[in-house]
Amino acid sequence: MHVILPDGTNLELPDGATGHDAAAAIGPGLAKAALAVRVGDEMRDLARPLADGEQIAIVTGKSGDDHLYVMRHSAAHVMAEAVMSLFPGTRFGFGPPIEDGFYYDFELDAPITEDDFPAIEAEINRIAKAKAPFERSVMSIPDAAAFFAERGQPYKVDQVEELGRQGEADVSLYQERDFIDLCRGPHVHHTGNIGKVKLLSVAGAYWRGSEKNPMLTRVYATSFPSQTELDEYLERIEAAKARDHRRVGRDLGIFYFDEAGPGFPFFLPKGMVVVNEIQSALRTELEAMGYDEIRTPTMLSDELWHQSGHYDNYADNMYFTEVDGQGFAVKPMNCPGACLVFRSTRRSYRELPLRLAEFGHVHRHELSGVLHGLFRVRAFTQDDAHVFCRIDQVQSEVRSILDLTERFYARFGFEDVRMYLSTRPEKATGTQEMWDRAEEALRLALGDREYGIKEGDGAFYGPKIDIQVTDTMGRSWQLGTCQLDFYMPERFGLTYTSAEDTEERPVIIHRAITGSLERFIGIVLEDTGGDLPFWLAPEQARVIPVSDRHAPYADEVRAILRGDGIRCEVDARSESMGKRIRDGELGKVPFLLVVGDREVETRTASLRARHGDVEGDLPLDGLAHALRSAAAGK
RNA sequence: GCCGACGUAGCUCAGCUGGUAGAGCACUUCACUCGUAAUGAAGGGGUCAGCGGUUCAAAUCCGCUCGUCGGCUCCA
Repeated sequence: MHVILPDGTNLELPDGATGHDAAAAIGPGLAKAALAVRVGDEMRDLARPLADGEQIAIVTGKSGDDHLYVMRHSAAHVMAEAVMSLFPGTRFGFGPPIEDGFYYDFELDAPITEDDFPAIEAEINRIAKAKAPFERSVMSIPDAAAFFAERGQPYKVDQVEELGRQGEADVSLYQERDFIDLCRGPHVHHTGNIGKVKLLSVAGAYWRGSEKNPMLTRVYATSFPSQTELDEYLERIEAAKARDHRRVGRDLGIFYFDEAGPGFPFFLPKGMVVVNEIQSALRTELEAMGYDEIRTPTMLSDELWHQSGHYDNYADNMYFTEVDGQGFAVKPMNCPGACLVFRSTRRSYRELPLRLAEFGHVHRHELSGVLHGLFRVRAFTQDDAHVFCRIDQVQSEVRSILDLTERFYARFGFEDVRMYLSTRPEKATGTQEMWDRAEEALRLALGDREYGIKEGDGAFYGPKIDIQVTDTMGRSWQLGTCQLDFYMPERFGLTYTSAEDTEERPVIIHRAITGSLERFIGIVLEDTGGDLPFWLAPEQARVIPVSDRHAPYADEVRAILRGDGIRCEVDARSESMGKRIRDGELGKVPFLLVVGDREVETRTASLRARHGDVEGDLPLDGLAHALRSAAAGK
């Protein structure tokens, strides 16, 4: 047989050869340094046999991310050993490496807290110093189950049995010193090679992620090959905290939360500027694309929600009230309202596609534990639209929606856009033929774009396209969505009159570009760290008079800029200039305009751009235009 | 909702093993009138999240509730 090496060459090996054999075949130095073998995307132990034609890469201490993965996996074992020796009787769950670190789930008799971290870290370091080898062994499923049962490890037994159900005959175990754990590997050679370990936090996590199972204590930690890399990582975490949108939003006066309304954001005057600018940018696009804007009521009778199916499927997330003996529900979605608008008059095929947009403020009762700044709230504004059309119109409608979406994201500098097509799930409404046509239409609408496919991930009422962006910090966010719906038109009995004078059923395209304005603003705040682009900045320019006697001139500059549509303030406080410059910088104002004797004399203003140096004097004539050009050049 | 931690002035935080509150920033006032990231001084501001308990005495110890944070889960 042969395997394929990273450089594309083939390596001939005897049948049944393992990762060890492959490394040895390449060279004795590599065989010694080898920790694991990566087969495709899967990390494997060197002892496992390879199969013919597999693409492999030998992982050593110099393999970057692959090495980190193996090293952190081993660190997780050492952390578990440390916990075992400090807290005897602990039951162990899973302990995998994750992005940027690793965790291990424990069930303890007494809760573990961050106060215990120093002791655990000390124990880890002690074990690391011992440089104890990781030794692999193999047991049959029944033997392993009995082995862990005897050692009082019910979760390990559960996992062994699960592996048995998945058809495994044997399981592998790894032992370092007295600690032995069920594990598929791979691991570093000995406990001295786990890098510099730092425990980060504790959290609860259900066994196997199901709330029906017991809650285990999850300890998050990370490790890096060197102290320097660990320190750099910890600094990065600190830097990320500084751009947390909850902090930025408060510091800049964008929004806040009050105990009176947990999960319900208050937008402050400056935040409202941002909201309105985003909405007006969207409205400009919608107008050009032939949308009509509507507004539907926040509360509607509960009969409507029975008809829409929300009562049966979504009631846990809804707010209800009763007035005059009539039950009402606060809308968690805008679709039913839009359907009523469609149904409010007879519709002709000539009106299709009928595009109804709505900035719909919806309420959803999310669990208290999931609230998170603007990212996860209980009331938010969807930039929603419902396009009522014939199925043969879907392709062109969706295409223009996707174009619009990309165009709109570009305004915020989100250039890395990814799309995913979700296809028919097992439980689905509508005929197979309808689904086939709809999925085909979406594929054609996606056109030449690269896109991923999520097989069976569509809603029960239709296939969809999800749109993700990646921000400057490399995090990806799901924003837009474009979903077909065969179900609502059915539930609401929507029809239009065709050219042949028959009553036909339209399909609905639900679409959102930002998803939620609130969440979108949170993302933009984190992406920019508060340095909002000029067009979005609540305060676009601030005039700073050098001394009191320049204040009237500063007022004049402000009046001129405001007259030209620039949001401008004056800071004439009796503070030092340095102080007011500093406040302007901390306030993230894009342009500071200093005016003193010289500027009054020459009818100019001295420009200082955000986080920059003095850029020179600008004449008052055409100042607004000059600022806009300067902003566009950045 | 569940697990864990936390809740002291608008913000960031001190307040040791119980003896009825403090700093910096912010705010107000006064002085200074300043040339590109912090001028100085004075002052106002807290029922220590809320309720209940233990105690001669509670910010401090205990219980409950609410909220926040980190996760689980779910999602936009």
